Amino acid sequence: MNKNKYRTVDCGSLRMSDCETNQTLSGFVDTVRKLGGITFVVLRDFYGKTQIVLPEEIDVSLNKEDVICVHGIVKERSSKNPNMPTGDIEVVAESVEILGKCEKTLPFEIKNSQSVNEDLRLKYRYLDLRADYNKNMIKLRSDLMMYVRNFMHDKGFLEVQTPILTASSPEGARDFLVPSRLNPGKFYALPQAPQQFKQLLMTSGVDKYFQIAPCFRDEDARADRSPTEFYQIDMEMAFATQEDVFAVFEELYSKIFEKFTGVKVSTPFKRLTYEDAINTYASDKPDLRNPLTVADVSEIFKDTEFNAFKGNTIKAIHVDCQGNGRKFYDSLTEFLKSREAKGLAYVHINENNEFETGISKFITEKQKNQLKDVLKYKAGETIFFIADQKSKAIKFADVLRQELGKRLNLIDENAYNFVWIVDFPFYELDDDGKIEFSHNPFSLPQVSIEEVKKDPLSAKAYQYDLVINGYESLSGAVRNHRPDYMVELFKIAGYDKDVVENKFPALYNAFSYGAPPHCGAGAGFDRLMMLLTHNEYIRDVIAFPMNKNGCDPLTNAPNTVDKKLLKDVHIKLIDEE
RNA sequence: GGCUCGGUAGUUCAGUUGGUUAGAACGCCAGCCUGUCACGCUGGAGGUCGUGGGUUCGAGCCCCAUUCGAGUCGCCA
Repeated sequence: MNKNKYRTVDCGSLRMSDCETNQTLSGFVDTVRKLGGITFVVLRDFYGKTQIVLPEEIDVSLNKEDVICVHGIVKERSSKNPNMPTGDIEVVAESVEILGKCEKTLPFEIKNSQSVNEDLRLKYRYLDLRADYNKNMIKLRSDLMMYVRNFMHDKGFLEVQTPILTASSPEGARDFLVPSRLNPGKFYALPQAPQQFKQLLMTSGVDKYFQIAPCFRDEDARADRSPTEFYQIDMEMAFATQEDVFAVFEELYSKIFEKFTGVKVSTPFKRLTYEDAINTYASDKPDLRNPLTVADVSEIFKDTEFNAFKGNTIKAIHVDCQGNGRKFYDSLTEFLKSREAKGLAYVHINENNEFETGISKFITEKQKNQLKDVLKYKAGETIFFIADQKSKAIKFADVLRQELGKRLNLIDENAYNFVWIVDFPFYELDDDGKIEFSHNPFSLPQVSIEEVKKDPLSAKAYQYDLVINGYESLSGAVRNHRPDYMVELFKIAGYDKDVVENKFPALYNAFSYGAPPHCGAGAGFDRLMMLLTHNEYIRDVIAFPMNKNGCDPLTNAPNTVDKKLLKDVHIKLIDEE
C-alpha cells in the first residue's frame, strides 16, 4: 500500500499499539449502524476492515458501498470485537470525504452474492468481486501462479509465449475461428493448447519449456469445465523420460498442496495402469478417496437364466448399506435409469450369509459361492449388479460407484488423492470396429513399430494422466519424434503418408531435420484452483468467467458487430428469414 | 441437439384442490435510539408472477408454444 493523501494505513492493519495516532484510511463502506448521535461505520478495503466512529458533529450521510476517505485518531474501543483482527481499536473520525458515491440500489447484497442467480452475479461481477471470498480467490490465484512460475523457473524451465492466433488443427475439439482481413476467406484459430509449438521448441533445442498458457475450445460447458477458455500449466522437456515429468509434478504438486492447504501429500504418487483402473474402478479417472471397487462377474453368470444378465457384461459392487430402506434402492435405481442405464439389480446378504430380496431367486448356490470367492463379501452387505454391453456396463458401474460413495458418505471431502494413470492403449476400436487412435496420434508406443503392426490393439503408449480426487488434472505423453514412425502409425489407423504431411506440416517437417526425444504434460490450472479451494464450480475460481452458453453478461460478449467490420474481414452473414 | 430442474418485490424464496386486496426474510426509504458490530424498535415504498396464446365465471397455479438460466448426456484427446 502506498502512503499518500488517501491513506496512511490500510483497513486491516491498525492495532492497540497505534492508539492515539492520527491516520487516514480509504475504502468502501461495509456497514452503517446509527445509534442516535453516534454512528458506527465499518470501512473495508482489499486488506481488511476497520470500525470508524462518526461523532454527532460530523454531518454526512453514508450508504453501503460508498467509497470514502476518513481522517481521524485511533482509539482503544470501550467494547472490543474479538471477531475482527482490528477489533481492539476504532478510528474516531475528524473528517469524512466521499470519493465515490454509490448512487444506485445494489442489485444484490454483496456478502450474500454466493446465493444469487449466477447471471446476475456475472452481470455485476465488479460488485460480486468485492466480497471477501472472491477477493481471497483472486489473491490465491495470483499467489499460485507466482509459485508455479518460480518453481518452474528454478528448475530451469523457460517460459516461452506461443501464438494466440494460429492455424486450425483437425484434431480434438472445435476451434474458435478468427477471420483474416489481409487474407480473404482464410481464418486463424485460437490454440486448443500450445501442443505443436512446444514440440517445435524442443526441435529448436530449447531444453525445458513451460508456460501458463491460455487454451481455447469451442465446446459446451460443464460445472467443472469453462465453455471458452482456460489455463494450463504447459511443459515439455527434451532428452527426458516419463519419470522425469512425473518427478517435476510430484514435487510441484506436493509442495503446492502443502503450502496452500496445509495437507501433507506423500510422494511418489500411486500409479495405476489404464487397464487396472478400468478393471478395478470402471474409470480412467477414478476418485480413490472412494474405497469401493468394481468386479467383473460376467463369467459367473454366463449360463444364467436371469434375462437381464443374459449375454451381457456384468459388473458388481458390494458395500454395506445397512440402515437404508427400500427408498434408498429405488432412488438409486431411478438415478441410474436417468443416466440411461437399463436398471439396477441387487441382493442383500443376511446374517447367515444367505442372499435375500432383489434378484436372489435367480442366483444359484454355485454362483453364490463363486461370488463369495471373487467379491469376498461380508454378512450385512449388499451386492449391486450392472448388466449391459461392455462399454455401457463399465460406464454405469462408474456412475454407480461414484453415487454410492456420495450417498453413503464414503468420501473424505478434505482428503486429496493423487494417482497416475499410465500405459494407455495406443489404439482402440471405434463403434464400427475400425482401428483408431485412442488418445492422440503423437505419443510414442512402448514397443517397437514391428510389434505394434503385429498387434496394434495391445500396444501401449507412453501416455499418462494425473487424477486428483477423480478430476483429470494433467495429461501428457512421451512424444513421437520420428517422422518415419508417424507415417507407420498413421498407416495402421488407415491414413496415408500425405495425411501426416498435410495435416501436421510443421511437426512432420521439423522432425525430419533431427528432433530430440521429448515428453511433457499440460496440467489444468483452473482445476487446480478448484481442488485447492474445494470448489465444484469452475466459474468461482475465475475473475471474469463466462456463463454456460459462452456469454459474458457484463460485457455482452459475444455481440453483433458493425457491417463495415464484417466487410473488412470478408464475412457475409446468412440472413435468417 | 436430447433429458431434468428453475424463472413470483432490488435479492433469496413461500404461495394449499384454480377462488377476496399475491406473502415472508433480507435490502431500500423515513422516524426514534450515544457503544453497536448480522445493532434494535416503529412505519413506509416496492409486483407486467419470464413472454405469447389457450381452457375457465375466475389462472401465479392447469394446457400449448416460446424465451432465458442452471445441471447433465452427447461433445470436450
